[in-house]
Amino acid sequence: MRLSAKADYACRAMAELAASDPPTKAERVATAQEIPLKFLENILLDLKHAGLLESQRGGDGGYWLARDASDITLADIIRVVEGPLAYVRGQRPESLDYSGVAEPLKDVWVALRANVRSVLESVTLAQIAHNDLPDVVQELVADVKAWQSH
Amino acid sequence: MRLSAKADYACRAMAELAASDPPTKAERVATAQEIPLKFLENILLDLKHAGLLESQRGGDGGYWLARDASDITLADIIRVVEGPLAYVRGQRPESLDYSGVAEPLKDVWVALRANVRSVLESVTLAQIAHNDLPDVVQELVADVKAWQSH
DNA sequence: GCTAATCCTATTTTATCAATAGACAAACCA
DNA sequence: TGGTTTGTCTATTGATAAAATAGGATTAGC
Repeated sequence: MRLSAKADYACRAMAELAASDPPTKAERVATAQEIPLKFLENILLDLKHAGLLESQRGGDGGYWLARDASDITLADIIRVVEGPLAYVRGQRPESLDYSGVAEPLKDVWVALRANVRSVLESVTLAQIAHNDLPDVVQELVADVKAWQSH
Repeated sequence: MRLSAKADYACRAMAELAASDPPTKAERVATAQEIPLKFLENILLDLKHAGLLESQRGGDGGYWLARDASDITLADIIRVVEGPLAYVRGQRPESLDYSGVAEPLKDVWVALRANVRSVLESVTLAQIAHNDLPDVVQELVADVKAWQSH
């Protein structure tokens, strides 16, 4: 399973906006997060069209969150730039047509997406900006670290 | 997050092999699961090189699982054809280098992968062949269906 | 009217995915 | 021994999407 650079950039850019005084210029975000400026502009525009950002032009212009940082999740962001949170062979799990023995696989993909969702929909920009991730995430990370130390 | 057609094909092909008497011909798998034959051959070869399959040539040849179906998980299969189970911007979550505000994002990606793992490593080919998915998966699917009926 | 920023559309570049082609090698059988 | 069937291997094509870039249009403020 792969998450695109665009989705990663979008989340980082939004985190940056959540943590700085509005309005914030695209160039500042690009520098801080090492994202190609013109690529970032496209992404910010998508996010604006989706209603997650507002903006102003001119010398004192920039971008800012359209809603409170605690009301924007990573899932919201990724859906804007990547579409559905999880898709298999370019389709949503439900619309896959499996025959015979492979049929139960469909349920696995559905479960997989549900699990992806449970993480991405639980993390808000406010939590990232304050480095205060939800318990679900912290526990998962703790488990991974415990494993690595073996 | 996207799962490739190749990974989907590989899982379906392995399920087919788990459910039929060895040896099974590639063409039979291709027909049963509607996978392009030559593409499937490449995939089966990868799985063989990874030690998940064995094979025999000639008129009575075909493929069969190298281990018991209860000892092969979907994670095993997907790692062969796609590499790491979850990667962001073409890299593993750990090797990403985040600066400043975006730092907690790294933990989110790590947690995300852990969650993906917990599904894919828990499902074996035997469970798919017998349509007897583990509780973790069944519960997730049940939750999704409950939601949809609202 | 000048400057600095966002806005918008198009294009390019690059990489990856998906699929195909064709020759080769071994197992089996008559 | 020769022919058929099947897997093995490497290379290439074609399509698609991802990633990045280009350049002008628009708007806000001074």
